[in-house]
Amino acid sequence: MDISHNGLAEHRVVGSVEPCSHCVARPSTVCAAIDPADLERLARATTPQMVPRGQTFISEGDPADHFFNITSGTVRLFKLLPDGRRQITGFARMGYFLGLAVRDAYTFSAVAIEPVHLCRFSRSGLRTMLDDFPAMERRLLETAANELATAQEQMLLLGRKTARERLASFLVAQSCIGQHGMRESRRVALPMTRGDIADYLGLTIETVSRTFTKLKADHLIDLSGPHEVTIRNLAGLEGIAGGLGDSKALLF
Amino acid sequence: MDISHNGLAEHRVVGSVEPCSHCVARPSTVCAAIDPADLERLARATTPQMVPRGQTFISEGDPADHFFNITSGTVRLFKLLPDGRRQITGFARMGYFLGLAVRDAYTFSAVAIEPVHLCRFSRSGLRTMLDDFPAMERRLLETAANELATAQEQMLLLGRKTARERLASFLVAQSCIGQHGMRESRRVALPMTRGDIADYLGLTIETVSRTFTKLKADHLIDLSGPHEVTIRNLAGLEGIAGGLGDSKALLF
DNA sequence: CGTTATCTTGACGTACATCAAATGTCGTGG
DNA sequence: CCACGACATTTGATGTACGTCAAGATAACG
Repeated sequence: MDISHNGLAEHRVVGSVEPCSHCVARPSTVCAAIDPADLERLARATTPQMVPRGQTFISEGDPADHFFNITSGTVRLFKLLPDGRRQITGFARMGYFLGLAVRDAYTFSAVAIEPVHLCRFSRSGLRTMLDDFPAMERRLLETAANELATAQEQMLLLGRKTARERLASFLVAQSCIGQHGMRESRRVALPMTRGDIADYLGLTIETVSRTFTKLKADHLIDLSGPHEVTIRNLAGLEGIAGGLGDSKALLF
Repeated sequence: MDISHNGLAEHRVVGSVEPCSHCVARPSTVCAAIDPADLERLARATTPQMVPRGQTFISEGDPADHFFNITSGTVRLFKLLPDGRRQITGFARMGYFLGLAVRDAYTFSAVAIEPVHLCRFSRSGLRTMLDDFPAMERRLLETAANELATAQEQMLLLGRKTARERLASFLVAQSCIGQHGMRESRRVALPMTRGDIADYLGLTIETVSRTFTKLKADHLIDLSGPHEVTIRNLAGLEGIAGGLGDSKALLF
């Protein structure tokens, strides 16, 4: 599916062709490597776009003609087996560069789980930018290195951690996303469903749900609703996530 | 542990400071991006080194001062949990560039499982090379993208495949390493132990062993010894690896 | 505000882990 | 070269964490 011809809405910044200069996501993206003086160049290389909730905008196996920079919303990245088994490889948020794990064809699919705004690069346009701005290529390499370290951490989780450790790891990671201070008792938004969490952690919906319930019973978290968790004991969760067993020493 | 001060043997090419020009591994490494005219530069940036079987030359958590290019032998890359649970994230062979998944400290450990020859870069030396030779940085980014796609494939394996599918996937991947023609009935060397395979696939030694036995009983492979497998039915293995269930249609 | 999907909880099943012991492999030194 | 010992592998018996099936409760959306 070629995103540029499938009827997705394109939104333009009114009265300007330089959306990049006002982009709130820029500091946290690969675009931060571009000098402010060159932002017009950057703006010409990208097309801002809106993806409605539920829409697939990358399909595994399609020719990888475009790369994307998420500027708002959340994206589910996943791979499928022929019988429908699904592994979610990550959730992409503001600042995430989509298209690193690419060969000639996309090796994963991407669906917006919230309304998403993103900037689209053509493959050739990005290549030109990278050739003209080595700092951008350098930044992209750093990003890739980070992704890779994260992926290996996830392999440890999927291969060797218990359900409880997996969910604790997930919650700790999510709590680091919106760092609004307060090491204890912080609110974490979970835009994804239990099914998404299950497919990310290599579990089933039921096991995820039961494990949430147990973490709550252990006073490690509170569950306001299915999509909001309050962390009551971050240190305890971190201990479990790291595989220490839940040494009750850290619990209060 | 700083590899440059721990007594590892360093082997030098006799009568020459340009080992790179004769390096058999070069075409398959990131070094292939360097123009033959600049090989002397490359040679000065690297230190060839020998690592004996069983030796740890990267320890998770140590400052990431060096990067490595494997020129021969096999390396086990892994992460540990505090209680000793181990996840092997990959096996590095000739041509593998070690140090992509790095932050300030190494995020994994590396041990030679066979005698290994490698070329060591200092962090600063590599950075200088990458700045001077953009083609090398470009190549490294491609390598990282490939690694990432492989890592995500492994997440699918660890999160969603059965023991049988995991082992089939592993064997198919290994059979692609030494591509000496013949799509059917090819010999695959497995320098790693059953324990290594288990920790790579998120299983136990016993399950790996039992699954090998069953694949043999199903005439998909032959087991000459613990470290050599002959693939009797590659298409069948590939079907299983891909999650088709073993549709007996492909078996003969 | 009703319809539908998502989430929770319970009862039960199973693929793989654990525990245990026999067998095989390989490096080492006599 | 062969025999020993240490370790790796295989195989069997049993256990369990998590999956599957099922039903009710809650939340989301038009």
